[in-house]
Amino acid sequence: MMAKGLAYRKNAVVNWDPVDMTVLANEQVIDGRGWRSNALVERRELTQWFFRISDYSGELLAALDGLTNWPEKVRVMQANWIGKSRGLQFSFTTAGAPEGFDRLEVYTTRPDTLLGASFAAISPDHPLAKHLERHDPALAAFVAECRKGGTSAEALETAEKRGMDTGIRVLHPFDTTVELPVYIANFVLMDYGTGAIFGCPAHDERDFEFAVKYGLPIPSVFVAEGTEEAPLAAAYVPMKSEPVRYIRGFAGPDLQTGEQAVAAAIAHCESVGVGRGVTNYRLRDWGISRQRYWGCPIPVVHCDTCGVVPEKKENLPIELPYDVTFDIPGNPLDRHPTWRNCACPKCGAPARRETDTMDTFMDSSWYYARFTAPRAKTPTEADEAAYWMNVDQYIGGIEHAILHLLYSRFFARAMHKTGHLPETAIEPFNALFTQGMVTHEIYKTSDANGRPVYHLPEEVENGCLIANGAPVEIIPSAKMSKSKKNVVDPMHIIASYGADTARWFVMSDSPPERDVEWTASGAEASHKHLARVWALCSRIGEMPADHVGIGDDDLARATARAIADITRSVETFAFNKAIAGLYGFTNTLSRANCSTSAMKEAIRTMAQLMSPMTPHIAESIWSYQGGQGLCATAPWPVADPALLVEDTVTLPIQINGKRRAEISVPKDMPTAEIEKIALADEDVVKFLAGQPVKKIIVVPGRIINVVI
RNA sequence: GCGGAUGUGGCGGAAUUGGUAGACGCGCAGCGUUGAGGUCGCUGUUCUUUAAUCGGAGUGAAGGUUCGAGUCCUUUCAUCCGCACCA
Repeated sequence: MMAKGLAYRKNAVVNWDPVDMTVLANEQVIDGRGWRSNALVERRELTQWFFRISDYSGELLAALDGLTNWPEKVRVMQANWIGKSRGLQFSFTTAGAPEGFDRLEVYTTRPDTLLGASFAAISPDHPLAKHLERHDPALAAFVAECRKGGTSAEALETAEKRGMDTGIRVLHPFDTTVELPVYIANFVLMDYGTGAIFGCPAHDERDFEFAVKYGLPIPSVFVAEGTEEAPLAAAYVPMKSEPVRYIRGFAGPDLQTGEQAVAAAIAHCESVGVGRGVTNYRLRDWGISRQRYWGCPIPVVHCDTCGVVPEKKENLPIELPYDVTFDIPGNPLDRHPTWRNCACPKCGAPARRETDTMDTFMDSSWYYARFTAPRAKTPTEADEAAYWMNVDQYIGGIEHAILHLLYSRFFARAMHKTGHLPETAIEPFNALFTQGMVTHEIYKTSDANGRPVYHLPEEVENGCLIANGAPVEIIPSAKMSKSKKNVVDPMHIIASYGADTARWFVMSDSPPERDVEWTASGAEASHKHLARVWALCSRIGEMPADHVGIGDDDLARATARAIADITRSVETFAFNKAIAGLYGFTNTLSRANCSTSAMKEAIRTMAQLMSPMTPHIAESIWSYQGGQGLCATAPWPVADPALLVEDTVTLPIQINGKRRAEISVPKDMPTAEIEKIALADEDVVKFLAGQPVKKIIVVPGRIINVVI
């Protein structure tokens, strides 16, 4: 990746997790907190390894359209995260700026509002700000204050717009006699665009708030169609698709939409040599350095003469040392006595290994590709990768919508570029399904100081602690979390009910994309059902071989129906419906008194239909009832189409849309005849009470509606 | 604020995509078995009225389209999720 320019080192302000003592990528910071530790993230400047995911911003965004079997929600989230915008980048000529800062580069998505500019502002992290703070203590104090600002959602929401005039001026690109003050402002992000903006208070809420606070002019650029210019009480920010009347426009007609005006403004500016149209993305490069032990070592070597050199391929992978201790915070690799020592792959001189390790998302970004050739000496094998890729159906939680799934899409492209995957595999997951979580109630009491104390589900019975009978507060179901103790240990479930019960219950109640609440009663019900199935199996097993019952044909029909319904449900991921169908089929079979061979046949089919949910009991039934080989490898049952056809159908009869009667007729009876029978029906005659029939609608196989 | 989704019995949820609303399960009630309880079996269970039927109402709310609406359209309310100083 280094050779292909996909990996590089840079000095960057990074998100520092003070609990995990490591850096995080932007995506891994949620509401200002580490995605894993939940600690407030700080900003630090460090030299770090990055992957050039941002080179792929446009492609990763455009390719989302092709992922038609991905949930819309995930595609929208990724599109928002990539955050494409089209705008103008240009530079102001400065006046009174230090040497080397005679131009100030800014980016705007609203170049049509250039004549509404009343100030310019730079980020506290902008190079100019950093230069100035070295010479101006007051300004340095202000910048430090800005950097300290909390990064939590609340802090950002309530943060006041603050700025400090640098004394520097910029000249308006269209009229150099107009000078605008340059502020350092806390709300300008270094990460986005150029880290510098021009402020147009009339048409931007942030700029408006700022201009009011610092007494800056607020000239309107456009007004609503059919109105005149008037002092503004708030920024006027209509939809870009809405036509407005430009009073300080400079490109395009007076009456045009924001979109049209932006396009015209970019074209005009380019033609007069003021900047150029630029497409910007919010997506930042992926910072992959971690200062911890648990991650793959970054396979590079630092040599005093050769610099940063990639390790030789034959030495890969670099393995972590086993003799490490975790008694002191920080990176154990840093203080390991010998692991760091190595030879420079280029000149052979003594050198040092990189002690940063890789983000663990690295591993999940390509494991699917490695699975195509798990024992290969190289990362993948071309033939195997071409044969197995892509993943037909990928299943994961919605929490991976951005992190894992975006990294994987990038990594597959990187692996293609480095020759490890074919071009057809750059979108690794053909179809995506996001399943819900298993949730549980939370049981809470308070300690003597009023602090909350949480209790495990097995410590609670009937709303009270088993230990001392104290009542607990029950908080509605939430995602299982160790801190809230609303977790059910899978080993407990398996110990008390078995794995089949756990699987059956988790899939039985809710559609798989939705959360399912784990309840003891629900698990018990599943357990009882499987016990019932086993009892039924035993009963059938003990039937005399020559037993001749009744209704073999009906059972064959019911079996065919079950095969058809349950197969369709499983194929559409409607496992809760599949299980409902299995309940129904079990009831049918329990009540049946057919011949032994028919009963055996039916329960073997039932074992097969159950096997995706409850593989263990399915195999037991299968072998007990004389199934050949493994149930899991037997061909999936196919419903005989002839048995799915009903000879007679029951048709409800509605009168003016209300169901009043029903009739049974042969399946293929002509409509005219059905009408005759319907109108002759005793209940229908009673309801009609002699009134004339205006219209009669017969939907074959469905319903009859009589209109009076 | 922007974007997306979801509202159906006491509860989780079905409804073949415009055609019998409430499948299946939980819970609850009754009966039986056991008999201390639980287990197990059977029956019932949207609400309302009724001895029971018959009937009436009913899919967050209000309108509309249609022979017919949980499903389509308009308005509205509520809840959940994502994003949010992105220039």
